[in-house]
Amino acid sequence: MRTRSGQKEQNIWQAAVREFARHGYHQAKISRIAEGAGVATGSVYLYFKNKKQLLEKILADVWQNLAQEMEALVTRKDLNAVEKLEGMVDLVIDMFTDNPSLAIVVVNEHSQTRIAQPYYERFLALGRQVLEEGIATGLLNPHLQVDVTSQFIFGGVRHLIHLWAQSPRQYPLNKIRREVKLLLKRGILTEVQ
Amino acid sequence: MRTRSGQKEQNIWQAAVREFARHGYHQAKISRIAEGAGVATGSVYLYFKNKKQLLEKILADVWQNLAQEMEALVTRKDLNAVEKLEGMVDLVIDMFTDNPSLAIVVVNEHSQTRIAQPYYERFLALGRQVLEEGIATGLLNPHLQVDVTSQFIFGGVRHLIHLWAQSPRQYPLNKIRREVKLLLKRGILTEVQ
Amino acid sequence: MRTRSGQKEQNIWQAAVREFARHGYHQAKISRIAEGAGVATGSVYLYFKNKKQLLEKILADVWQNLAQEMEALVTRKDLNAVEKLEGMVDLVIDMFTDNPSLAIVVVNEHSQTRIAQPYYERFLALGRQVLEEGIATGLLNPHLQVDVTSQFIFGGVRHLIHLWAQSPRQYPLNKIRREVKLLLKRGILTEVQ
Amino acid sequence: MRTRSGQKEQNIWQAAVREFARHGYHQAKISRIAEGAGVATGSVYLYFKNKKQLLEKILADVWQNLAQEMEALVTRKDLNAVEKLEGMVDLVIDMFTDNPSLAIVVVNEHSQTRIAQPYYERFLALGRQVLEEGIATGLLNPHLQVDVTSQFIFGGVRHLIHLWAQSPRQYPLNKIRREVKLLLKRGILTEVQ
DNA sequence: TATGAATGAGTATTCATTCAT
DNA sequence: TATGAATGAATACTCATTCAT
Repeated sequence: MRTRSGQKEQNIWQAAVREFARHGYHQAKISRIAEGAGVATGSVYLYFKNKKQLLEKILADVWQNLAQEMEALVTRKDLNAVEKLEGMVDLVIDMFTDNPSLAIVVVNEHSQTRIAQPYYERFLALGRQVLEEGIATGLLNPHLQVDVTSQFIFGGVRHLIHLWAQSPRQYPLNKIRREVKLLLKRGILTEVQ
Repeated sequence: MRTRSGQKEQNIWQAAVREFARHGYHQAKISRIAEGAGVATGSVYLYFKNKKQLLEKILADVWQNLAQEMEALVTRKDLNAVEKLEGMVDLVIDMFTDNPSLAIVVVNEHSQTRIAQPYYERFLALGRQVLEEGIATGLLNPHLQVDVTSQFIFGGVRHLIHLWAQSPRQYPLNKIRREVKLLLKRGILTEVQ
Repeated sequence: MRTRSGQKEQNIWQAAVREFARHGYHQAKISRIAEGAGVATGSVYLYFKNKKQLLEKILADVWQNLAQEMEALVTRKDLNAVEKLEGMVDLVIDMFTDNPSLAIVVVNEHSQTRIAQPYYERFLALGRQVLEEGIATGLLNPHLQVDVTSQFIFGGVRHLIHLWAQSPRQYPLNKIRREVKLLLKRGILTEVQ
Repeated sequence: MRTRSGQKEQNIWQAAVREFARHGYHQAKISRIAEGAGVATGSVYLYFKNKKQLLEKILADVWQNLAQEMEALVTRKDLNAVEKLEGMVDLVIDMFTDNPSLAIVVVNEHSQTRIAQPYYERFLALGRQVLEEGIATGLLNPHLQVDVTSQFIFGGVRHLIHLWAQSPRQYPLNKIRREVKLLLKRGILTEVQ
């Protein structure tokens, strides 16, 4: 008996990411995913219930991963809120650094992330939490609306990562990383008045 | 009396926006758009070449409109760069205020916008131009990377508008409007140093 | 605009009967039915919701037809119960005389006839009714269990028609017709004792 | 202790009968049969060439069994033709008495029985033989067409057994048994002329 | 023998687009 | 212009069968 292989599941996962990135969810073909993974079409269904669930698994994995690392970051005692926020930006950017296809999938198919997606919610909640912590400790502007602010930052970073995934030369990650941190902290105005 | 055909085209355009917003481009059905517009299925093809072009027309119209108003704003002599930036935020928000469906379509189907979309490019270029103007006049931080900065702001606003379109109560436009302007100018840090 | 044609629906109905008879419901292909009807595959779905409903329509039509003619027969005043029973046998046999394929479908796919099929139930009920009438008028053996008897006759006739449809030479309808009537009335024993 | 493999084959045979009865041949799944038999999917193929052959084996077993018992019955010297016919009815009914699933399979999948099925043919031939014997000995009506008559009886009994298998309460075997014998011998007319 | 993971052929159904009227 | 019936390409998913272990 051939034993069920975690490697095979990984191959399918990866091939699906590439296929979803290149063609989008609706134009993606299971047969092409299978081919990309080096398995037969039917084998995809041994590891994933159907096409939809395959996408959901990918998105869930990403958000779970991010939420987990965020959790660790947020609970650190040796960093203040601003440093944690910078760490969060780094986390998100690092997650996609060596998998541009994954970045494209996450951004483009984000609306498939059912709001119920608990890991995504957790991720957002941790962002708000750090903002609140910053306000409480006097580091951040107390007039900030934490929900709007966190979503604004999230949207901006998401968009930049998408641009990078499509044109890594034009939007290198380091430039993005630096610029986002600068904007976050100081805004766009001249520093000294 | 037969209605003028310009009216019929408008009806189809509007019905398509609603259909694309509700079901997304790939799940949208031409037959449902026709029904929503009160015309026969085949009639859609008298006004639009095909489904893809119908979406492209909608997106192009939006960007053309925005680019045009931006053009007028940017060339005003009575405003400085910061005031123009704030005006741009208002423009974008106002454009969608009374058509949440349109906001959803623009945000969700944005990746369908071939980069070639000239009006979209024009829109982005004007944003960069104002940033450069601000730097040149000493109002804005000279270390800003205008391309990254403008895209970051665009991404953030886009995301917030999407949230509003889905939960107008939770993310009211006025709150968004105020918060974005604040963040742009001052960042998140405590104002006094 | 091309107008929806009753003729086309008939062609599909007929082609489906042939296909179901030749290959059985589960092996029947919609594409072959369409080809047989001289229409495109998709057109089948303009007239019938799906494959299952196509079969159900055929069976319902047959039973409705039979039930209707049975109704007329049973209510005749000029025939006694035995003559009506003979008429029923004739009805069933005549229904299939010029459509052996239809006979095969009805017999083979009979289990698809959901018991709820009201026309089939009506058909059976009329059979029982005539038996009861015959008993009441003293023509038929009062010890008959009408439900078992009617089902027995129905099963026997059904089986013979199936044999005829597959080997018309070996089981000619006239022979079947004569023999069934004889058996019904007299049983198999020698007539005089 | 490993169970004897004959036992395993029997388990599969039985599980297949249940599966075919419940879902019909085409909807039956080998995997479900295997599960029902407590073996792995692949093991089914150690005992049976394929799905089709599994059904054929079941049907062949039934007919072989019946043919064999019929053979013994027909050659008895102590019974006349009518008694033998009654015995045949009993045989068929007894065969299914404690296995309604088997009855359903035999009835529903009967058309899968290629006419070539030798045991089935033998079964029919023995029926015809008894009828002829009855005619020769003056017990049965000499005008009977033995082939049509035997098939009529077979069809009627088959149908009644099917009804019993689905609704044992409504069509109890004893009632069926009694009624069929009565009808065979006397027909439906009032006994006295 | 026994397993159950792997294979891949096969098909109903949808719907954008066309076209006869 | 306007209609909506007709077209037919395109594809996710199932499951009988095989085969590596």
